[in-house]
Amino acid sequence: MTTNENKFQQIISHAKEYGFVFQSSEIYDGLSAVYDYGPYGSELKKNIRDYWWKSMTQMNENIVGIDAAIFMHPLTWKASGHVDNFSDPMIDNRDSNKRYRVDHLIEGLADKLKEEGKTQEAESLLAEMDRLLVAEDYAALKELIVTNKIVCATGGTSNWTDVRQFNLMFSTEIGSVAEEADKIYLRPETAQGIFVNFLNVQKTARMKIPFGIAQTGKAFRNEIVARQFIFRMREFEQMEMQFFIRPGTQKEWYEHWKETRLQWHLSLGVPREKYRYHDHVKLAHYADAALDIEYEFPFGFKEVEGIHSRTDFDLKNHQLLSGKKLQYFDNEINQNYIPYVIETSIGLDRMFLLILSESYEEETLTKEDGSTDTRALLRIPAKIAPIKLAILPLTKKDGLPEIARQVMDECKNYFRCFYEEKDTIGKRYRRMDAIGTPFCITIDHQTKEDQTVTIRYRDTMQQERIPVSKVKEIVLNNIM
RNA sequence: GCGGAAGUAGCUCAAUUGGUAGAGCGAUAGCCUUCCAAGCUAUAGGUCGCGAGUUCGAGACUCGUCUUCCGCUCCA
Repeated sequence: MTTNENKFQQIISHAKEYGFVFQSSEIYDGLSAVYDYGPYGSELKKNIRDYWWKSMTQMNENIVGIDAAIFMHPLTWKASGHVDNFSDPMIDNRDSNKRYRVDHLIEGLADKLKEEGKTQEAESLLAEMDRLLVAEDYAALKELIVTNKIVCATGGTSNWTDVRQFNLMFSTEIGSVAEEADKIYLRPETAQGIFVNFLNVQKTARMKIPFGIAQTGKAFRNEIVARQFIFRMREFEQMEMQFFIRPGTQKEWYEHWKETRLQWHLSLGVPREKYRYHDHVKLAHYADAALDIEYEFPFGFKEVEGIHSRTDFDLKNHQLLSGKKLQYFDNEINQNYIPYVIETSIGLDRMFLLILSESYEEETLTKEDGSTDTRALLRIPAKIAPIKLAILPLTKKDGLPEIARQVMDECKNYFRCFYEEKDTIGKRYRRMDAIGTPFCITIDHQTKEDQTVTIRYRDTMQQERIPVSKVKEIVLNNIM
Protein backbone atom coordinates (compact mmCIF):
# COMPACT_ATOMS: atom_id res chain seq x y z
CA MET A 1 0.00 0.00 0.00
CA THR A 2 2.69 2.46 1.02
CA THR A 3 4.96 1.33 -1.78
CA ASN A 4 2.12 1.83 -4.25
CA GLU A 5 1.50 5.27 -2.80
CA ASN A 6 5.18 6.02 -3.37
CA LYS A 7 5.02 4.66 -6.86
CA PHE A 8 2.15 7.01 -7.65
CA GLN A 9 4.17 9.97 -6.33
CA GLN A 10 7.12 8.88 -8.45
CA ILE A 11 4.93 8.68 -11.55
CA ILE A 12 3.64 12.22 -10.91
CA SER A 13 7.19 13.53 -10.45
CA HIS A 14 8.39 11.68 -13.52
CA ALA A 15 5.49 13.06 -15.58
CA LYS A 16 6.50 16.58 -14.66
CA GLU A 17 10.25 16.16 -14.90
CA TYR A 18 10.14 14.72 -18.39
CA GLY A 19 7.58 17.04 -19.91
CA PHE A 20 4.42 14.94 -19.82
CA VAL A 21 2.10 16.75 -17.42
CA PHE A 22 2.32 20.15 -15.73
CA GLN A 23 -0.06 21.73 -13.31
CA SER A 24 -2.14 24.43 -14.95
CA SER A 25 -0.95 28.02 -14.42
CA GLU A 26 1.85 26.82 -12.20
CA ILE A 27 3.62 30.20 -12.09
CA TYR A 28 0.49 31.62 -10.45
CA ASP A 29 0.46 28.85 -7.85
CA GLY A 30 -1.61 26.62 -10.03
CA LEU A 31 -5.28 26.06 -10.65
CA SER A 32 -6.81 23.23 -8.69
CA ALA A 33 -7.66 20.05 -10.60
CA VAL A 34 -6.57 21.43 -13.95
CA TYR A 35 -3.49 20.14 -15.76
CA ASP A 36 -1.56 20.88 -18.95
CA TYR A 37 0.15 18.35 -21.17
CA GLY A 38 3.78 19.00 -22.13
CA PRO A 39 5.75 18.08 -25.26
CA TYR A 40 5.85 14.32 -24.67
CA GLY A 41 2.53 14.22 -22.85
CA SER A 42 0.68 15.83 -25.72
CA GLU A 43 2.24 13.35 -28.16
CA LEU A 44 1.25 10.40 -26.00
CA LYS A 45 -2.24 11.74 -25.48
CA LYS A 46 -2.69 12.32 -29.18
CA ASN A 47 -1.43 8.82 -29.97
CA ILE A 48 -3.89 7.25 -27.54
CA ARG A 49 -6.70 9.32 -29.04
CA ASP A 50 -5.70 8.36 -32.59
CA TYR A 51 -5.47 4.70 -31.65
CA TRP A 52 -8.98 4.79 -30.19
CA TRP A 53 -10.35 6.77 -33.13
CA LYS A 54 -8.90 4.36 -35.64
CA SER A 55 -10.15 1.32 -33.77
CA MET A 56 -13.66 2.80 -33.75
CA THR A 57 -14.09 4.46 -37.13
CA GLN A 58 -11.52 2.95 -39.47
CA MET A 59 -11.98 -0.59 -38.21
CA ASN A 60 -15.78 -0.53 -38.14
CA GLU A 61 -17.67 0.28 -41.31
CA ASN A 62 -20.80 1.07 -39.32
CA ILE A 63 -19.20 3.66 -37.05
CA VAL A 64 -18.61 7.25 -38.14
CA GLY A 65 -17.18 10.19 -36.26
CA ILE A 66 -18.25 13.74 -35.57
CA ASP A 67 -16.77 16.76 -33.83
CA ALA A 68 -19.55 18.64 -32.10
CA ALA A 69 -19.13 22.01 -30.41
CA ILE A 70 -18.61 22.38 -26.69
CA PHE A 71 -21.35 25.01 -26.54
CA MET A 72 -24.83 23.63 -26.93
CA HIS A 73 -28.35 24.99 -26.71
CA PRO A 74 -29.32 25.24 -23.02
CA LEU A 75 -32.33 22.99 -23.56
CA THR A 76 -29.90 20.18 -24.33
CA TRP A 77 -29.07 19.92 -20.65
CA LYS A 78 -32.69 20.15 -19.66
CA ALA A 79 -33.40 17.15 -21.91
CA SER A 80 -30.40 15.18 -20.66
CA GLY A 81 -31.39 15.67 -17.05
CA HIS A 82 -28.24 17.53 -16.09
CA VAL A 83 -29.99 20.74 -15.11
CA ASP A 84 -32.60 19.13 -12.89
CA ASN A 85 -30.67 16.26 -11.44
CA PHE A 86 -27.30 17.76 -10.73
CA SER A 87 -27.72 21.31 -9.53
CA ASP A 88 -29.30 21.08 -6.14
CA PRO A 89 -28.67 23.46 -3.26
CA MET A 90 -26.70 21.73 -0.51
CA ILE A 91 -25.98 22.44 3.13
CA ASP A 92 -23.26 21.07 5.44
CA ASN A 93 -23.42 20.30 9.12
CA ARG A 94 -20.31 21.70 10.74
CA ASP A 95 -20.18 19.18 13.59
CA SER A 96 -20.67 15.94 11.67
CA ASN A 97 -19.26 17.21 8.37
CA LYS A 98 -22.27 15.65 6.66
CA ARG A 99 -23.61 17.20 3.51
CA TYR A 100 -27.30 17.22 2.66
CA ARG A 101 -29.45 18.25 -0.21
CA VAL A 102 -31.62 21.03 1.16
CA ASP A 103 -34.80 19.62 -0.39
CA HIS A 104 -34.14 16.18 1.10
CA LEU A 105 -33.65 17.69 4.53
CA ILE A 106 -36.89 19.65 4.45
CA GLU A 107 -38.85 16.83 2.84
CA GLY A 108 -37.63 14.62 5.68
CA LEU A 109 -39.22 16.94 8.20
CA ALA A 110 -42.41 17.14 6.14
CA ASP A 111 -42.67 13.35 6.17
CA LYS A 112 -42.27 13.34 9.91
CA LEU A 113 -45.01 15.95 10.30
CA LYS A 114 -47.34 13.89 8.12
CA GLU A 115 -46.74 10.83 10.29
CA GLU A 116 -47.72 12.93 13.28
CA GLY A 117 -50.91 13.87 11.48
CA LYS A 118 -49.90 17.45 10.91
CA THR A 119 -50.61 17.19 7.19
CA GLN A 120 -51.46 20.85 6.70
CA GLU A 121 -48.25 21.98 8.37
CA ALA A 122 -46.26 19.65 6.14
CA GLU A 123 -47.95 20.89 2.99
CA SER A 124 -47.30 24.53 3.76
CA LEU A 125 -43.67 23.74 4.60
CA LEU A 126 -43.19 22.04 1.22
CA ALA A 127 -44.95 24.86 -0.59
CA GLU A 128 -42.69 27.38 1.07
CA MET A 129 -39.64 25.30 0.16
CA ASP A 130 -40.66 25.08 -3.49
CA ARG A 131 -41.23 28.81 -3.61
CA LEU A 132 -37.76 29.53 -2.20
CA LEU A 133 -36.08 26.97 -4.43
CA VAL A 134 -37.56 28.56 -7.52
CA ALA A 135 -36.59 32.01 -6.27
CA GLU A 136 -33.10 30.67 -5.47
CA ASP A 137 -33.33 32.41 -2.10
CA TYR A 138 -30.66 30.46 -0.24
CA ALA A 139 -30.60 32.66 2.85
CA ALA A 140 -34.31 32.09 3.38
CA LEU A 141 -33.90 28.35 2.83
CA LYS A 142 -31.34 28.23 5.61
CA GLU A 143 -33.70 30.27 7.77
CA LEU A 144 -36.42 27.71 7.03
CA ILE A 145 -34.15 24.90 8.23
CA VAL A 146 -33.09 26.76 11.36
CA THR A 147 -36.56 27.95 12.43
CA ASN A 148 -38.01 24.48 11.96
CA LYS A 149 -35.20 23.13 14.16
CA ILE A 150 -34.06 20.53 11.66
CA VAL A 151 -31.06 18.68 13.04
CA CYS A 152 -28.39 16.52 11.50
CA ALA A 153 -29.34 12.84 11.48
CA THR A 154 -25.81 11.84 12.46
CA GLY A 155 -24.68 14.45 14.96
CA GLY A 156 -28.08 15.69 16.12
CA THR A 157 -26.95 19.32 16.01
CA SER A 158 -28.14 22.27 13.99
CA ASN A 159 -24.77 23.87 13.39
CA TRP A 160 -25.37 24.49 9.67
CA THR A 161 -23.30 26.25 7.05
CA ASP A 162 -24.93 28.58 4.55
CA VAL A 163 -26.92 26.98 1.77
CA ARG A 164 -24.83 26.69 -1.36
CA GLN A 165 -25.47 25.77 -4.93
CA PHE A 166 -23.38 22.87 -6.13
CA ASN A 167 -23.84 23.02 -9.84
CA LEU A 168 -21.61 20.45 -11.44
CA MET A 169 -21.86 22.24 -14.78
CA PHE A 170 -19.80 25.31 -15.64
CA SER A 171 -21.84 28.19 -17.00
CA THR A 172 -20.96 31.24 -19.01
CA GLU A 173 -22.80 33.76 -21.17
CA ILE A 174 -23.31 33.77 -24.88
CA GLY A 175 -23.89 37.03 -26.71
CA SER A 176 -21.53 39.98 -26.76
CA VAL A 177 -23.97 42.51 -25.32
CA ALA A 178 -24.51 41.93 -21.63
CA GLU A 179 -28.25 42.58 -21.75
CA GLU A 180 -28.78 40.10 -24.50
CA ALA A 181 -26.52 37.57 -22.87
CA ASP A 182 -27.97 34.20 -22.15
CA LYS A 183 -26.71 31.59 -19.75
CA ILE A 184 -25.01 28.73 -21.50
CA TYR A 185 -23.17 25.67 -20.20
CA LEU A 186 -19.86 24.06 -21.04
CA ARG A 187 -20.82 20.50 -21.88
CA PRO A 188 -20.39 18.04 -18.98
CA GLU A 189 -20.30 15.13 -21.44
CA THR A 190 -19.73 14.81 -25.17
CA ALA A 191 -22.62 12.37 -25.61
CA GLN A 192 -25.30 15.01 -26.13
CA GLY A 193 -23.47 16.41 -29.15
CA ILE A 194 -23.97 13.00 -30.71
CA PHE A 195 -27.64 12.68 -29.76
CA VAL A 196 -28.66 16.08 -31.12
CA ASN A 197 -26.90 15.22 -34.39
CA PHE A 198 -28.42 11.76 -34.64
CA LEU A 199 -30.61 12.55 -37.65
CA ASN A 200 -28.01 14.70 -39.41
CA VAL A 201 -25.46 11.91 -39.25
CA GLN A 202 -27.85 9.07 -40.01
CA LYS A 203 -29.17 10.79 -43.10
CA THR A 204 -26.01 12.36 -44.54
CA ALA A 205 -23.77 9.35 -43.99
CA ARG A 206 -26.67 7.03 -44.98
CA MET A 207 -26.26 4.90 -41.87
CA LYS A 208 -28.45 1.89 -41.17
CA ILE A 209 -29.17 0.61 -37.69
CA PRO A 210 -27.20 -0.77 -35.96
CA PHE A 211 -24.60 1.97 -36.31
CA GLY A 212 -22.39 4.08 -34.10
CA ILE A 213 -21.24 7.70 -33.84
CA ALA A 214 -17.87 8.34 -32.25
CA GLN A 215 -16.49 11.56 -30.85
CA THR A 216 -13.54 12.74 -28.81
CA GLY A 217 -13.47 16.05 -27.04
CA LYS A 218 -13.26 18.15 -23.95
CA ALA A 219 -15.90 18.08 -21.25
CA PHE A 220 -16.17 20.10 -18.05
CA ARG A 221 -17.34 19.23 -14.56
CA ASN A 222 -17.11 21.14 -11.34
CA GLU A 223 -15.96 18.20 -9.28
CA ILE A 224 -16.65 18.39 -5.57
CA VAL A 225 -13.39 16.68 -4.79
CA ALA A 226 -10.53 17.34 -7.12
CA ARG A 227 -7.63 15.06 -6.41
CA GLN A 228 -5.52 12.15 -7.60
CA PHE A 229 -3.60 14.00 -10.26
CA ILE A 230 -5.15 13.79 -13.74
CA PHE A 231 -7.62 11.10 -12.63
CA ARG A 232 -10.17 13.71 -11.61
CA MET A 233 -10.03 16.96 -13.50
CA ARG A 234 -12.37 19.86 -14.03
CA GLU A 235 -11.52 19.99 -17.71
CA PHE A 236 -10.98 16.59 -19.26
CA GLU A 237 -11.28 14.74 -22.51
CA GLN A 238 -13.67 11.96 -23.34
CA MET A 239 -13.69 9.41 -26.11
CA GLU A 240 -17.28 8.33 -26.60
CA MET A 241 -19.20 6.17 -28.99
CA GLN A 242 -22.96 5.95 -29.04
CA PHE A 243 -24.24 2.84 -30.76
CA PHE A 244 -27.81 3.05 -32.05
CA ILE A 245 -29.78 -0.17 -32.09
CA ARG A 246 -33.24 -1.66 -32.48
CA PRO A 247 -35.20 -1.63 -29.18
CA GLY A 248 -35.11 -5.04 -27.57
CA THR A 249 -31.60 -5.86 -28.75
CA GLN A 250 -29.86 -3.81 -26.07
CA LYS A 251 -28.89 -6.85 -24.00
CA GLU A 252 -26.82 -8.51 -26.73
CA TRP A 253 -25.18 -5.27 -27.88
CA TYR A 254 -24.34 -4.37 -24.30
CA GLU A 255 -22.54 -7.71 -23.98
CA HIS A 256 -20.85 -7.19 -27.34
CA TRP A 257 -19.39 -3.81 -26.43
CA LYS A 258 -18.49 -4.94 -22.94
CA GLU A 259 -16.27 -7.62 -24.47
CA THR A 260 -15.02 -5.55 -27.43
CA ARG A 261 -13.88 -2.68 -25.28
CA LEU A 262 -11.96 -4.91 -22.89
CA GLN A 263 -10.20 -6.46 -25.88
CA TRP A 264 -9.16 -2.97 -26.99
CA HIS A 265 -7.51 -2.40 -23.62
CA LEU A 266 -5.75 -5.76 -23.76
CA SER A 267 -4.47 -4.94 -27.25
CA LEU A 268 -2.20 -2.38 -25.61
CA GLY A 269 -0.43 -5.17 -23.77
CA VAL A 270 -1.95 -4.62 -20.36
CA PRO A 271 -2.41 -7.92 -18.49
CA ARG A 272 -6.01 -9.09 -18.00
CA GLU A 273 -5.64 -9.29 -14.21
CA LYS A 274 -5.12 -5.53 -14.04
CA TYR A 275 -8.69 -5.10 -15.26
CA ARG A 276 -12.07 -5.97 -13.83
CA TYR A 277 -15.70 -5.24 -14.59
CA HIS A 278 -17.76 -3.44 -12.04
CA ASP A 279 -21.52 -3.67 -12.51
CA HIS A 280 -23.57 -0.71 -11.34
CA VAL A 281 -26.20 -1.63 -8.83
CA LYS A 282 -27.66 1.83 -8.51
CA LEU A 283 -28.32 2.97 -12.06
CA ALA A 284 -28.24 6.53 -13.31
CA HIS A 285 -31.51 8.10 -14.42
CA TYR A 286 -30.89 7.28 -18.10
CA ALA A 287 -29.67 3.69 -17.96
CA ASP A 288 -31.15 0.19 -17.78
CA ALA A 289 -27.74 -1.44 -17.39
CA ALA A 290 -24.28 -0.06 -16.71
CA LEU A 291 -20.80 -1.21 -15.85
CA ASP A 292 -17.33 0.20 -15.45
CA ILE A 293 -14.14 -1.23 -16.81
CA GLU A 294 -11.76 -0.71 -13.93
CA TYR A 295 -7.99 -0.76 -13.95
CA GLU A 296 -5.78 -1.33 -10.96
CA PHE A 297 -4.08 2.03 -10.55
CA PRO A 298 -1.39 2.45 -7.89
CA PHE A 299 -4.19 3.84 -5.71
CA GLY A 300 -6.57 0.92 -6.33
CA PHE A 301 -9.08 -0.32 -8.90
CA LYS A 302 -10.74 2.72 -10.51
CA GLU A 303 -13.03 3.36 -13.44
CA VAL A 304 -11.39 4.01 -16.81
CA GLU A 305 -14.30 3.34 -19.10
CA GLY A 306 -18.05 3.03 -18.75
CA ILE A 307 -20.44 0.91 -20.81
CA HIS A 308 -24.02 2.11 -20.45
CA SER A 309 -27.25 0.88 -21.90
CA ARG A 310 -28.92 4.28 -22.19
CA THR A 311 -32.24 3.03 -23.57
CA ASP A 312 -34.08 5.66 -25.63
CA PHE A 313 -33.89 8.14 -22.76
CA ASP A 314 -31.83 10.82 -24.51
CA LEU A 315 -33.38 10.73 -27.97
CA LYS A 316 -36.86 10.55 -26.47
CA ASN A 317 -36.28 13.63 -24.34
CA HIS A 318 -34.67 15.56 -27.18
CA GLN A 319 -37.66 14.67 -29.33
CA LEU A 320 -39.95 15.92 -26.59
CA LEU A 321 -38.17 19.23 -25.98
CA SER A 322 -37.26 20.04 -29.56
CA GLY A 323 -40.51 18.90 -31.12
CA LYS A 324 -38.46 17.21 -33.85
CA LYS A 325 -39.07 13.59 -34.64
CA LEU A 326 -35.88 11.67 -33.77
CA GLN A 327 -36.85 8.32 -35.18
CA TYR A 328 -35.64 5.71 -37.58
CA PHE A 329 -37.57 3.70 -40.11
CA ASP A 330 -36.42 0.11 -40.00
CA ASN A 331 -37.10 -1.54 -43.37
CA GLU A 332 -36.52 -5.03 -42.06
CA ILE A 333 -39.39 -4.92 -39.62
CA ASN A 334 -41.28 -2.14 -41.40
CA GLN A 335 -41.39 -0.05 -38.24
CA ASN A 336 -40.62 3.44 -37.03
CA TYR A 337 -38.97 3.74 -33.64
CA ILE A 338 -36.69 5.78 -31.40
CA PRO A 339 -33.47 3.78 -31.36
CA TYR A 340 -32.00 2.42 -28.17
CA VAL A 341 -28.41 3.31 -27.37
CA ILE A 342 -25.36 1.53 -25.99
CA GLU A 343 -22.67 3.98 -24.92
CA THR A 344 -18.97 3.33 -24.53
CA SER A 345 -17.29 6.23 -22.78
CA ILE A 346 -13.63 6.32 -21.87
CA GLY A 347 -11.67 9.09 -20.20
CA LEU A 348 -8.68 9.97 -22.35
CA ASP A 349 -6.82 11.46 -19.41
CA ARG A 350 -7.52 8.36 -17.34
CA MET A 351 -6.27 6.18 -20.16
CA PHE A 352 -3.15 8.33 -20.27
CA LEU A 353 -2.64 7.82 -16.54
CA LEU A 354 -3.27 4.11 -17.03
CA ILE A 355 -0.51 3.93 -19.65
CA LEU A 356 1.88 5.84 -17.39
CA SER A 357 1.04 3.65 -14.40
CA GLU A 358 1.42 0.46 -16.39
CA SER A 359 4.64 1.45 -18.14
CA TYR A 360 6.58 3.26 -15.44
CA GLU A 361 9.35 1.25 -13.90
CA GLU A 362 12.43 1.96 -11.86
CA GLU A 363 14.78 -0.86 -12.69
CA THR A 364 17.87 -1.85 -10.73
CA LEU A 365 20.75 -2.87 -12.96
CA THR A 366 23.92 -4.68 -12.02
CA LYS A 367 26.88 -3.39 -13.98
CA GLU A 368 29.92 -5.32 -15.10
CA ASP A 369 31.99 -4.22 -12.12
CA GLY A 370 29.28 -5.45 -9.77
CA SER A 371 27.97 -2.04 -8.75
CA THR A 372 24.29 -1.30 -9.12
CA ASP A 373 22.52 1.43 -10.98
CA THR A 374 18.92 2.40 -11.47
CA ARG A 375 17.14 3.19 -14.67
CA ALA A 376 13.75 4.89 -14.84
CA LEU A 377 11.86 3.90 -17.93
CA LEU A 378 8.44 3.94 -19.52
CA ARG A 379 7.55 0.72 -21.27
CA ILE A 380 4.99 2.47 -23.44
CA PRO A 381 3.69 0.29 -26.31
CA ALA A 382 5.64 1.31 -29.41
CA LYS A 383 2.50 2.21 -31.36
CA ILE A 384 1.58 4.98 -28.92
CA ALA A 385 5.04 6.06 -27.69
CA PRO A 386 5.67 9.83 -28.00
CA ILE A 387 8.99 9.35 -29.81
CA LYS A 388 9.46 6.22 -31.90
CA LEU A 389 13.13 6.43 -32.80
CA ALA A 390 16.18 8.21 -31.41
CA ILE A 391 19.04 8.77 -33.86
CA LEU A 392 22.37 9.08 -32.09
CA PRO A 393 25.81 9.62 -33.63
CA LEU A 394 28.35 8.03 -31.32
CA THR A 395 30.54 11.14 -31.52
CA LYS A 396 29.85 14.51 -33.00
CA LYS A 397 32.72 14.49 -35.45
CA ASP A 398 34.31 12.38 -38.17
CA GLY A 399 31.21 12.79 -40.30
CA LEU A 400 28.94 10.76 -38.01
CA PRO A 401 26.39 13.56 -37.46
CA GLU A 402 26.05 13.94 -41.23
CA ILE A 403 25.11 10.28 -41.64
CA ALA A 404 22.73 10.53 -38.69
CA ARG A 405 21.04 13.53 -40.27
CA GLN A 406 20.46 11.55 -43.44
CA VAL A 407 18.68 8.82 -41.46
CA MET A 408 16.70 11.50 -39.67
CA ASP A 409 15.57 13.03 -42.94
CA GLU A 410 14.58 9.67 -44.30
CA CYS A 411 12.50 8.67 -41.26
CA LYS A 412 10.89 11.83 -39.95
CA ASN A 413 8.16 11.85 -42.57
CA TYR A 414 6.92 8.50 -41.32
CA PHE A 415 7.14 8.71 -37.53
CA ARG A 416 8.40 10.94 -34.74
CA CYS A 417 12.19 10.88 -34.42
CA PHE A 418 14.59 12.51 -32.03
CA TYR A 419 18.14 13.54 -32.87
CA GLU A 420 20.75 13.92 -30.15
CA GLU A 421 24.53 14.19 -30.29
CA LYS A 422 25.31 15.54 -26.84
CA ASP A 423 26.65 13.58 -23.85
CA THR A 424 27.81 10.00 -23.56
CA ILE A 425 25.84 7.35 -25.38
CA GLY A 426 24.72 5.76 -22.12
CA LYS A 427 23.28 8.98 -20.87
CA ARG A 428 21.40 9.48 -24.12
CA TYR A 429 19.95 5.96 -23.93
CA ARG A 430 18.70 6.62 -20.41
CA ARG A 431 17.09 9.87 -21.38
CA MET A 432 15.21 8.05 -24.13
CA ASP A 433 14.17 5.33 -21.66
CA ALA A 434 12.70 7.99 -19.42
CA ILE A 435 10.34 9.25 -22.11
CA GLY A 436 9.55 5.77 -23.40
CA THR A 437 11.31 5.79 -26.78
CA PRO A 438 11.25 2.14 -27.91
CA PHE A 439 14.16 2.26 -30.38
CA CYS A 440 17.53 3.98 -30.52
CA ILE A 441 20.02 3.66 -33.32
CA THR A 442 23.67 4.61 -32.98
CA ILE A 443 25.83 5.64 -35.91
CA ASP A 444 29.52 4.82 -35.34
CA HIS A 445 32.72 4.58 -37.35
CA GLN A 446 31.82 1.15 -38.64
CA THR A 447 28.74 2.69 -40.26
CA LYS A 448 31.03 4.51 -42.68
CA GLU A 449 32.54 1.24 -43.78
CA ASP A 450 29.62 -1.20 -44.00
CA GLN A 451 26.46 0.94 -43.70
CA THR A 452 25.27 -0.78 -40.53
CA VAL A 453 24.09 0.80 -37.29
CA THR A 454 23.44 -0.47 -33.77
CA ILE A 455 19.78 -0.69 -32.85
CA ARG A 456 19.12 -0.75 -29.15
CA TYR A 457 15.81 -1.89 -27.65
CA ARG A 458 14.37 -0.01 -24.72
CA ASP A 459 12.76 -2.91 -22.87
CA THR A 460 15.65 -5.37 -22.97
CA MET A 461 18.60 -3.01 -23.54
CA GLN A 462 19.70 -5.54 -26.15
CA GLN A 463 21.62 -4.24 -29.14
CA GLU A 464 22.12 -5.60 -32.59
CA ARG A 465 23.76 -4.59 -35.79
CA ILE A 466 21.41 -3.86 -38.70
CA PRO A 467 21.80 -2.29 -42.15
CA VAL A 468 21.00 1.41 -42.02
CA SER A 469 18.65 0.89 -44.96
CA LYS A 470 16.43 -1.35 -42.79
CA VAL A 471 15.88 1.14 -39.96
CA LYS A 472 12.70 2.73 -41.28
CA GLU A 473 11.13 -0.62 -42.10
CA ILE A 474 11.90 -2.14 -38.70
CA VAL A 475 10.39 0.76 -36.81
CA LEU A 476 7.33 0.89 -39.07
CA ASN A 477 6.72 -2.82 -38.57
CA ASN A 478 6.68 -2.29 -34.83
CA ILE A 479 4.41 0.70 -34.65
CA MET A 480 1.66 -0.29 -37.07
C1' G B 1 -16.23 21.95 2.13
C1' C B 2 -14.03 20.21 7.17
C1' G B 3 -9.56 18.40 10.03
C1' G B 4 -4.07 17.41 9.95
C1' A B 5 0.89 18.21 7.56
C1' A B 6 4.03 20.71 4.18
C1' G B 7 5.82 24.84 0.69
C1' U B 8 14.05 27.30 0.00
C1' A B 9 17.33 26.81 -7.77
C1' G B 10 14.04 22.14 -12.83
C1' C B 11 14.75 17.84 -8.87
C1' U B 12 16.50 16.13 -3.73
C1' C B 13 17.85 18.82 0.33
C1' A B 14 21.31 22.35 3.65
C1' A B 15 21.63 27.19 6.24
C1' U B 16 24.64 27.16 14.32
C1' U B 17 19.81 29.82 19.89
C1' G B 18 16.34 35.10 14.32
C1' G B 19 22.17 38.39 11.62
C1' U B 20 19.98 39.90 4.65
C1' A B 21 20.96 32.00 0.82
C1' G B 22 24.53 26.97 -0.33
C1' A B 23 25.51 21.75 -2.19
C1' G B 24 24.64 17.48 -5.21
C1' C B 25 22.03 15.95 -9.39
C1' G B 26 19.94 18.14 -13.72
C1' A B 27 20.28 22.01 -17.68
C1' U B 28 23.31 25.01 -21.19
C1' A B 29 28.27 25.85 -23.84
C1' G B 30 32.92 23.60 -24.76
C1' C B 31 36.99 19.68 -24.25
C1' C B 32 37.96 14.18 -24.22
C1' U B 33 37.93 9.38 -31.45
C1' U B 34 32.99 8.04 -25.74
C1' C B 35 27.93 1.63 -26.93
C1' C B 36 24.37 1.91 -21.28
C1' A B 37 23.35 8.03 -16.51
C1' A B 38 28.92 9.10 -11.68
C1' G B 39 35.92 12.33 -16.82
C1' C B 40 37.42 17.83 -17.24
C1' U B 41 36.23 23.29 -17.68
C1' A B 42 32.90 27.25 -17.66
C1' U B 43 27.91 29.42 -17.37
C1' A B 44 22.98 30.19 -16.20
C1' G B 45 19.21 29.68 -12.47
C1' G B 46 16.24 31.67 -6.02
C1' U B 47 12.95 39.17 -4.16
C1' C B 48 13.44 31.51 0.59
C1' G B 49 4.76 30.19 -2.24
C1' C B 50 2.33 35.21 -1.61
C1' G B 51 0.82 39.40 1.83
C1' A B 52 1.03 41.65 6.48
C1' G B 53 2.94 41.82 11.65
C1' U B 54 6.78 41.41 15.80
C1' U B 55 12.15 42.98 15.70
C1' C B 56 17.69 47.27 14.88
C1' G B 57 17.42 42.85 11.73
C1' A B 58 13.12 36.95 9.59
C1' G B 59 14.13 31.59 5.16
C1' A B 60 13.65 30.84 10.32
C1' C B 61 8.63 33.67 15.17
C1' U B 62 2.88 35.29 14.70
C1' C B 63 -1.52 35.98 11.61
C1' G B 64 -3.88 35.79 6.94
C1' U B 65 -3.94 33.79 2.00
C1' C B 66 -2.78 30.36 -2.09
C1' U B 67 -1.16 25.58 -3.55
C1' U B 68 0.05 20.51 -2.67
C1' C B 69 -0.22 15.92 0.20
C1' C B 70 -3.07 12.64 3.90
C1' G B 71 -7.97 11.52 6.20
C1' C B 72 -13.52 12.51 6.08
C1' U B 73 -17.60 13.89 2.83
C1' C B 74 -19.44 13.70 -2.49
C1' C B 75 -19.40 11.84 -7.54
C1' A B 76 -23.15 11.35 -14.13
